[in-house]
Amino acid sequence: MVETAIERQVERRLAESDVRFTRGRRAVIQALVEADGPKSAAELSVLIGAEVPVSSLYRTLAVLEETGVLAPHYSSPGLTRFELAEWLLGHHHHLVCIDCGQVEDLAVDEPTEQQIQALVSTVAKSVSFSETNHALEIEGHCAKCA
Amino acid sequence: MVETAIERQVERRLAESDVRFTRGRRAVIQALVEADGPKSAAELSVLIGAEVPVSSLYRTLAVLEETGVLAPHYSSPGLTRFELAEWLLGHHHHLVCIDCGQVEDLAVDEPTEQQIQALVSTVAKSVSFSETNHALEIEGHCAKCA
DNA sequence: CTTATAATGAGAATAGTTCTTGGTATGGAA
DNA sequence: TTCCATACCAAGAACTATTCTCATTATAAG
Repeated sequence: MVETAIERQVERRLAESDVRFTRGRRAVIQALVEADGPKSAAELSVLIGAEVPVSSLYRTLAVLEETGVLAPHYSSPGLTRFELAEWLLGHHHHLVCIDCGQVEDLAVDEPTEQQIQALVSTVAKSVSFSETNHALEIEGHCAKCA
Repeated sequence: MVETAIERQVERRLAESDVRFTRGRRAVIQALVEADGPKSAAELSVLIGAEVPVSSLYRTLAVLEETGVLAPHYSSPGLTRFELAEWLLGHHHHLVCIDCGQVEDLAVDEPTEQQIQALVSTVAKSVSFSETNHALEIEGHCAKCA
């Protein structure tokens, strides 16, 4: 089992918080490294298998969120999806399928991202909102549902 | 009680679907007309008062969503907020407070919106995603939590 | 004013998630 | 190694937002 660069970064971050990088936590990180977008507990449970019981899976997700390793994403009713935090995955946006609800990561090239950031900053300043980040969701039909 | 232009539009839309514009439904629309952003069932319940019981409120929200009058919005775990659909309220974006979770509408001027739309179209096309809409959420601290 | 249909209200039921409890594993000190 | 303190884990109960059920009430059309 080769350890990815992301896993090494997670390991270091967890160590800083005196949190152990156990089997269950490793399994979640690996599943998310391989995924192409945010995944819910149920989706991760399928990807990982019965090796991590549901109650532990939720606790693992909570721990990884608290330590800043995972970021929550909300786009479907009553269901939280998680993805690797931006310091691990890089700033990106999302394609949301309005048919099946799946969310896919979207990497935006640097010049375009700078234009987006500039627009966002201008708009936020115009209403005196102290902006810390932005999220752009493009809605439409994914390849499967098209 | 003065009837707003939005209420008249809702009335017409509901009539087309053979759905009645009853007191409870009217109360929800009025609350959302006065609100400055998407509201959850619990938040609406506070705004409207006990005159609309919880079970009816949820059903009302479902009916208004099905008829295309309301649009759901997800930004907090396990909780759906609703706002007037874009054909009633116009296209807009959101300011999301990362402290209290409240969401506020953000009207963007036409030239800026066109720039955003152009960027989104370009990006979507570059990954062959059939885009139907986009949503920009600016995250930060609201006036209360700043 | 009757009648068919739609809507309502109260509470039971459900789904996703969180908490509790009792037991297990791990890393460091002796 | 052995012990201890501190995570960590598994199973199921509990919780919260939401949906469903069903008996009752309101509404519009004839």
